Amino acid sequence: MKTIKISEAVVRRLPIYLRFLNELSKKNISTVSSQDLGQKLDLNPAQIRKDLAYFGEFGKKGIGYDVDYLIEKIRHILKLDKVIPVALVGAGNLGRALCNYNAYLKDNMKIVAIFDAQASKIGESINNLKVKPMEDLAAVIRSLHVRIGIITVPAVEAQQVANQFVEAGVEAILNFAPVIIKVPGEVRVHHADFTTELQSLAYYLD
Amino acid sequence: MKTIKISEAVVRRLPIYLRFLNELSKKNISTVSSQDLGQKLDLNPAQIRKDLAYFGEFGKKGIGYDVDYLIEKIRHILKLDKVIPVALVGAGNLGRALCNYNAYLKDNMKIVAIFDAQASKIGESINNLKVKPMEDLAAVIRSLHVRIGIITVPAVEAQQVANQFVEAGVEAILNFAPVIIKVPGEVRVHHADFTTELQSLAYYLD
DNA sequence: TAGATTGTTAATCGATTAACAATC
DNA sequence: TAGATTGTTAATCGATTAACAATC
Repeated sequence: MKTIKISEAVVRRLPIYLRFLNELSKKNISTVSSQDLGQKLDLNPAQIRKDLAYFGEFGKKGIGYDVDYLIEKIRHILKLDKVIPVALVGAGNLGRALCNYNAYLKDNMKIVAIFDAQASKIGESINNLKVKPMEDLAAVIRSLHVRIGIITVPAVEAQQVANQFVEAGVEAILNFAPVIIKVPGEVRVHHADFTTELQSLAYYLD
Repeated sequence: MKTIKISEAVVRRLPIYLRFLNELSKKNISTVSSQDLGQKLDLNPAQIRKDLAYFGEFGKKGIGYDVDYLIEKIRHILKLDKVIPVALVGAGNLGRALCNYNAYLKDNMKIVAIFDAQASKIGESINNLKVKPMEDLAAVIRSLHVRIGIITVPAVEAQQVANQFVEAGVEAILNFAPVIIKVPGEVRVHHADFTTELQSLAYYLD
């Protein structure tokens, strides 16, 4: 099996395809062309075809893509065909907001544990989950087989939380704190930082 | 004046430089080299030098960059040298969380108005701001000279809110709803979607 | 068959990195 | 002066787009 390295840009587009395909499926639309997709998602049709072709021949010439079949395929590629347990540290407003997305992520991912360092937060209930103390982190992550960690603590605490996640065996981290965190090469980190996002927008003002 | 088009990738890195430079400044570190920066931010030093060189000669050969001077320059490039008024629609958990970043964005940007369509939310106080009804959006945006709009409403309402923002004269939009919104070419939109971010992370699990 | 659309190759475009003269 | 580091050019690398044969 020859393994072609898939670029990050491609991987980032797959969930966007998936989301739109789910909408189509809900509307009982059974077929879609790369042209349709491109128009709705502001992407080049050739790019969409190429992205998908990295993983297989999912379309039919002259017809397009079968919506439900493509959903199934992309879910498999993204490893979303079985539930991935996720843990979150930082039970502030942002943490709470993300927990509410649990419904949105229904089949795919599930936030199964919430932690906070502040004593006053411990035991509080968020979306039927009790906030746990940091001391329990490693044990809980191991027993629930958590694979992805989300960080929504203040910047100064983020690296420390990341270390604990890594130590506990988490495979990937989504960091919302406005700081670059460092982890060993085998752990994947994505940064989702609201402040830098907003500041880069300012550049485009006249 | 020859205008070189600055790529989005460059613009996205500037706020990251800025944030780290601010940290250095707080620690009274007065000079930094592209090598230092690259190491801390996981970026290639040549790339950092090139990014900055698009805008001027900010460094000193053999020495590096003066931290405070570079902060000033980047703030100017990003148009963050005067306060940019921002409005937010959607007073849910996420909206509330973002409002708390007001402190973080201190000199740069300020959320000056919050709106919600739900009657029960109107009048509620978030960070000293009273939630206003959607009917007031256009008038408030104009009177407060709001330039950037943030969308934190459910996906189905996002496009409609975007339309209202555009109509009211907002120049840029940061959309947190999990849907691609369409706006006229002169309005800049960035998508900050937690769900796609998390799903693309799943790809990198073993 | 005629029309549509894929998968894929080739061409283009753009971004990153290496290398080094200039110079503090 | 010797060492360090910038600004910038050239080389490399990678991603996007165009084009089209294959085929439903």
